Amino acid sequence: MNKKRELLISTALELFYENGVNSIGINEILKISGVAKRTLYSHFESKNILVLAALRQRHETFIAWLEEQLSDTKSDQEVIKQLFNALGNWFDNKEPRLGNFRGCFFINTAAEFSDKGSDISRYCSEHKEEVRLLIQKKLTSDHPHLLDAICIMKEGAITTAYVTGRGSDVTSKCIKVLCAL
Amino acid sequence: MNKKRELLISTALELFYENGVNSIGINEILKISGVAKRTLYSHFESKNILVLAALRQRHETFIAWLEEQLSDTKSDQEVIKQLFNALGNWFDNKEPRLGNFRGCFFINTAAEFSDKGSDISRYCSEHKEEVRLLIQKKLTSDHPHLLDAICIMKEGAITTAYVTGRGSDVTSKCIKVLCAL
DNA sequence: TAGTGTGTAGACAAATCGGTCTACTTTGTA
DNA sequence: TACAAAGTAGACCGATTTGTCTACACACTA
Repeated sequence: MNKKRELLISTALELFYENGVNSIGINEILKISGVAKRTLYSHFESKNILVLAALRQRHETFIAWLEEQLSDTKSDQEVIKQLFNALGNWFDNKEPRLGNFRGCFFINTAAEFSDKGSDISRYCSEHKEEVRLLIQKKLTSDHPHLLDAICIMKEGAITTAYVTGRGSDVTSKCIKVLCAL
Repeated sequence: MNKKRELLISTALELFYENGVNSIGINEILKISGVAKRTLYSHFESKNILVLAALRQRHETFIAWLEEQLSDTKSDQEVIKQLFNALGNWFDNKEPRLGNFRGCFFINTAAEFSDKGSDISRYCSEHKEEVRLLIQKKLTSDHPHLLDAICIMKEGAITTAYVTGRGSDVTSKCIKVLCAL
């Protein structure tokens, strides 16, 4: 049930992530998904609500993917290695579930919405917090700054890989630095 | 001379950085700067050319600011401390030359322009490369990954500070981690 | 004095934006 | 079979987008 609704969300997510939210109009989502405009507005009361739904879908996909990547870690060093190797695969488009790499959808979207109090900006922030909690759950040592260091380098790796286009060796450097702590 | 041209660039930069490039129309820049549309198009042949000019001005301001922050460093540890303390001041809006903190203008703009071959995307990438070269120039040790670690954590600190809004203690953690290398 | 920049104000064009609405069709179920 | 829900196509709305164009004013210089 609600097949049209899901089709709209997945089409919107794909186009938003690929091109940026403000560069994609409602009409293009409708044309590509083949859904009628009336149907869209019966499911989502505005474009921003659809953006939120796309963010939610991306969040669930990303969390599930990350949890899987970190499922069998037996030490903090393994967490670091598997996390950044997984990110490296993402940067190199070897993770089809995450789509063609174009940076972090939440960072990109937050950059387009300047009002920090908006639902969209707040959701982007919450996503980062949940990813942090997931990584924290996997860590065992009580190293005071390890979690922060991992999260900061993760954000740095994603943006560096996207903006400079040279993501292949960024993650291996993160692993070396973090494992030296 | 060319006072109008400079006024247009600084107004555009301010509005673009504050709101995102795609959220600001030409007409708003004209209204706020008080310049006529004809004048704008006699100086810039399109909006994208104006965006490029704004990126260039931001680049020069940022490089000059950063060079000043790192002017009297006597060791790599001092480079790390002064760099991230300066970033922390920026995040806390204590650096008026850089304007109200809303993340990195180049990351934000790259997020809005999906075509990686465009002049705008390439300029954003080049800016990051030049900042990297500036930091490299200040470092003296031959630590194999120090430069990379600093640059990755710098990007991570900027995006973390912007997206999560909690930038105050991010930089101090960067300093601790990097000085432990 | 006459001519040439460079500026202004703002109408205008063509496209697109998000969003509403009418009129009709399909589909699932009681 | 009959009815209600949910879908379709697409015209339409007002606002906004980038960019062009006309008509005119001012200032500097030959």
